[in-house]
Amino acid sequence: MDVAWQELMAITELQFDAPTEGSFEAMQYQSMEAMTPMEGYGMGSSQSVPPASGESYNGCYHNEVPLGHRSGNNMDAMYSHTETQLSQRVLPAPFHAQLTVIAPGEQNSFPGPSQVQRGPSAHFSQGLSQNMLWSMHERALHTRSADDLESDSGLSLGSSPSLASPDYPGGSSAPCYQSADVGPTYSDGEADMTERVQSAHIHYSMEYQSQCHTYVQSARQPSHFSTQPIASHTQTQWSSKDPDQAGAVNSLHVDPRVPSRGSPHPNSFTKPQTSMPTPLSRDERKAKALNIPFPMDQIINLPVDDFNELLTQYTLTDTQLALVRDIRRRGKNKVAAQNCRKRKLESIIHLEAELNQLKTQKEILSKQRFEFNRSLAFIKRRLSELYSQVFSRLRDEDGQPYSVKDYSLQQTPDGKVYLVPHSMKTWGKLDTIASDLLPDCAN
DNA sequence: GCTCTGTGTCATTCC
DNA sequence: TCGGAATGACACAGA
Repeated sequence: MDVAWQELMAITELQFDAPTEGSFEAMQYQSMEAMTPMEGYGMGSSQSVPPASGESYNGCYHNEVPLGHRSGNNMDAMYSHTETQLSQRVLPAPFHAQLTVIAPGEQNSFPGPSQVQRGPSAHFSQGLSQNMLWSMHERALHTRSADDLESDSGLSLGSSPSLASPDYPGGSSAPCYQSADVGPTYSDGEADMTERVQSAHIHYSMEYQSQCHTYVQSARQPSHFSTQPIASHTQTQWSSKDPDQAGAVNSLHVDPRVPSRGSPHPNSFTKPQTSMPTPLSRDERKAKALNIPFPMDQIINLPVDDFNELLTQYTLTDTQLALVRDIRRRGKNKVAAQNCRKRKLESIIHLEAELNQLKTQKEILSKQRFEFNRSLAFIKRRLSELYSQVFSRLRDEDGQPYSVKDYSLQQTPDGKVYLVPHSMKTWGKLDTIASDLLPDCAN
């Protein structure tokens, strides 16, 4: 009897500490949350503005520790509510509970239960609830307009309306290097093209890491349009890759091998290692055609003040000025587009990794929930058995046993235990708690 | 011939 | 107001 009573009263502590299943879970999840901090997985925290240049997302994304490492140790503790330990829990050594039988008329003397403390509901990040779909290569189905055809030649449509189109003096005349005129592409061999592509990728990566913003820097780095240091332009104003190309400048010859737009331009990125002729870019050809007296490198990479100063050193026509500014704008925008695409790819990679981590975390939490539910079911079953055992040994003054249907055992915060008749409606809350914990006995 | 990918360019917005 | 960065959208070439 004493042992059974001690077991029972040890469990009845749950009536005040964790009265309901929901609270029990909430409490456990609260613990979990403390043990496995989310470390700012939310979109807001991870979408910091990336650095303007150079470093990618190092400062934007937190150091991500695999969930298994973050919560693995704690998981053992969380799963430790096995039956063995639970049995130890329901059998505390010191026990000072005092049983008092209360008559139905004594309800006013019964102290009220302490406020049930409910932990905050577990709150988990929704993660990637919204699909982030980037239509990077969305195909347009509409018919190309006349403007499209014009823009296909590469000229600015709106940035410099009055001065643009130095290649279209008449406004609508077709450029001499539009796509239709592009002949059988490059004469370089396939091996050379492969080499260019590879070096282009290398340069692409380096480009993103360090953008050149100064003229000095631009002189050190290969530019998009010129493959030679700035100093070389003192002799050859243009970034011709070989004497043949330079000769083509004076004759205003347009190299038909160069695609007008969109195709990966070998000399847009790479510095040719061979003596094979490299086709000029469209802007280079245009600049040559208009006898722009300074190289592409300077046009694109000079700081604005130096660039404006450079313009003052020459007397340029409006057409030349418009072309130079368009070249500068296009050159900078090309680099910006490359960086933008790289950031977009990095963002996709990070989001995919984050999604995988959230899936892993969801699996872990599901397992924990299953374990908690199993532990709770065991506690309920054990309490029900002890409850019945205690009632079977209780006798009233007439020697008759108390009915579980009419009475319930309640413990107050001060440790006293009362045999409470169900008819006492003021204790309805306690009855509800008891019935929740003792579904078998309450019925 | 179609699809996908990479790239350049334009338009627009924001700083 | 200007310059430039950032980015969506589009066209194009090549695989």
